[in-house]
Amino acid sequence: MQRDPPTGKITIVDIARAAGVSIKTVSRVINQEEGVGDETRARVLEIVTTMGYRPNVSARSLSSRRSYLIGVIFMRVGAYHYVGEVQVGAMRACRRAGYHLVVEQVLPPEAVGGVQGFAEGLRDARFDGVVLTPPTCDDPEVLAAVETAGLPYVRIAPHREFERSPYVFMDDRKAAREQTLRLWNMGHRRIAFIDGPADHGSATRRRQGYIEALRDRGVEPRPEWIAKGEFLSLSGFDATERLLALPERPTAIFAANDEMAVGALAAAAKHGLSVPRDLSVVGFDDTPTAEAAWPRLTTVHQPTAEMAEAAVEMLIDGFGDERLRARVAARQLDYSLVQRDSAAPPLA
Amino acid sequence: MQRDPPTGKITIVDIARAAGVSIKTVSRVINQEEGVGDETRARVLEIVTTMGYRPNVSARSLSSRRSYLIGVIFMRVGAYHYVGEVQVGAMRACRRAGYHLVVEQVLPPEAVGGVQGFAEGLRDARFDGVVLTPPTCDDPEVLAAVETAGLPYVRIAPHREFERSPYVFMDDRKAAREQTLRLWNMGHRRIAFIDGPADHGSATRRRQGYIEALRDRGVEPRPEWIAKGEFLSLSGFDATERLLALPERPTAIFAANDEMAVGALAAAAKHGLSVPRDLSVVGFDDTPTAEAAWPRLTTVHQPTAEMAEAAVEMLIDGFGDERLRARVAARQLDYSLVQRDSAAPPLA
DNA sequence: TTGTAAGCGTTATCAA
DNA sequence: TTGATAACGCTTACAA
Repeated sequence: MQRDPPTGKITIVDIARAAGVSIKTVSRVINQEEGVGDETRARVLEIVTTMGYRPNVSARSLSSRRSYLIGVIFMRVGAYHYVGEVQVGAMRACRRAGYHLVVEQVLPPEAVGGVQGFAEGLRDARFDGVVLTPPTCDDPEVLAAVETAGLPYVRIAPHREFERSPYVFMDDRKAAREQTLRLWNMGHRRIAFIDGPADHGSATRRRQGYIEALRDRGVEPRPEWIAKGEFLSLSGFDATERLLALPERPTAIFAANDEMAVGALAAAAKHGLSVPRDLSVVGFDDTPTAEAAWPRLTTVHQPTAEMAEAAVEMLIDGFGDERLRARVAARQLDYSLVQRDSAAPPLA
Repeated sequence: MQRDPPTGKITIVDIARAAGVSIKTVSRVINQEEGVGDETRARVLEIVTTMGYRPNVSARSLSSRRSYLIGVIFMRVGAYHYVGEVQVGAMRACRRAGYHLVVEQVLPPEAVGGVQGFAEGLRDARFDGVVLTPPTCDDPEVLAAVETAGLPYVRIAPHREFERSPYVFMDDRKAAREQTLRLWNMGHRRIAFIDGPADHGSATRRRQGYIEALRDRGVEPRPEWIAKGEFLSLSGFDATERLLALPERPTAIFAANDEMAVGALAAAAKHGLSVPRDLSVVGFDDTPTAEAAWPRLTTVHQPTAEMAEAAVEMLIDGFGDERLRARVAARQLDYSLVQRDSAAPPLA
């Protein structure tokens, strides 16, 4: 059943006239406010549908001070699979609530007018609220800009100042611990770890989980088992070369992210080691890389989209209620272990 | 030099009062309209800066019917590196012109209310225009929805109906031709091609370029040298296994995208072939995958961000000028060959 | 339960 | 070159 093609010029006045009520009543119905007779409501709703009326967002924004726009702030939009996942989740939540998602980028510090330009954009964009992704969620200048603009915000996976705003997170440490124990339970005893950048909170937490797991099993992880990495595949390659050169070669390598795990895979191939037969390699994040790698990577799934979805939900829920805004809330989401083909019991 | 912290409540009226002019004059200055005395203009501008005035976008939209919002439409936001690149470029152009970028997703056909939900979102969002990315740029329903909404739009890399709207593109065929010739000039004579999905226009064009190059050199490409692929790494792996099983094994493989090239790399490793010594592998697109692969992939750089940037520019330029909107324009961008480590002259 | 009137902060119209 | 004043389409007091 097709409705009439919308002319695009129907306003609240037209609806009011057609329904024989005041525009305020129509407004009440549109906004699902209380205090409208059932019969009136039904009649108005019917006419709204028939005439294909859609409220004018600009007019609504002007008088209500709401833009129905939510911003997601990234540092490097081009670099990460992460960005796509965040947007998918955020858009789901936005769509449900009638909001739209605006992508905003804080240019990295090396760019001219980075935070400055961002702050200006923030001011005209009239967001109802913003979601901050790592690493912007821990950038003092960005936080200051957002707070100065008086915008409600929710952070995704922040590393610091947890009391400063609502946020969503997952337990990286516990996940890394389980990932390590999985290798242990397969029979691995020489398990190496490829670390991420020092300033990266999640890398730190993952390392802690790795160490914790080994200690739990009564093993003090040797310093040479923890190889420095930079979250890039090449650094995973190099780290693996160093690990494979150790007198007591590890039988399993746990890379702090999938990309480095792929580098480890390449290094193994170079040394003629078949994965997982001669060496087990596991990653973290469950990016498409993990599925695309050969062999497919055993890893930990980080619920990125769901975290973003939750962040937007928290934001929108907070709009109505001033008290919510004051109270710092945190929402934790669950990871899950993903079993693929790159890990197996050691040979010997 | 710090300016006063903006109170966030300064309106055009405040500026007019402070400058001793009417609000219309201020409006003229803000919008860079003609017909304002130099002196007046300077005074107003000065006060605008001093007081840190920013026009209210909602009010402006309401009266001018412009939202300063541009939508980018994707089908699968999560899946492609492509999405990030498009956004980077689109944001650059938006920022320059004072626009903001809204991400919109057409849910794939299998999802309930896919195009329907999209069309509704389109109506309230009040975009000034939208950019359509593949494959939405060739989806009849999406095109119909956008046109029904009366929105100006520019398509990126469409496959069909080139007269239907302005678009930006690059010459996939010529690029593939050059990529093939590069292998040829290294000395390769048995060059195989891993094809993409049949309905994917760029895959088709790349295959054509491959065929063309060989014919140029007087070689009729054998059917068994063209292996079916799906643009996914696994399909690249499988295709390569089939190619390596041929009686006359190819010395070089040209995959229609980087992801399949990575699959080819894996298959080579499985068969104990060292790349590029025993086998050359080249890709297409220059995604991060290409840089992350081992060895790093020789490929073709597709200027995705620049294409999106151009698309947004075309859109914005068209706003002012009705004639521009009527005229179908196309803008071509250049690819470039990227030389990395996965291709070398054949051994024999 | 419903309605009237006054904004919201711009741009557009038309006159000076 | 400038300026009153009326839209723009809605929400929010405040009444009834």
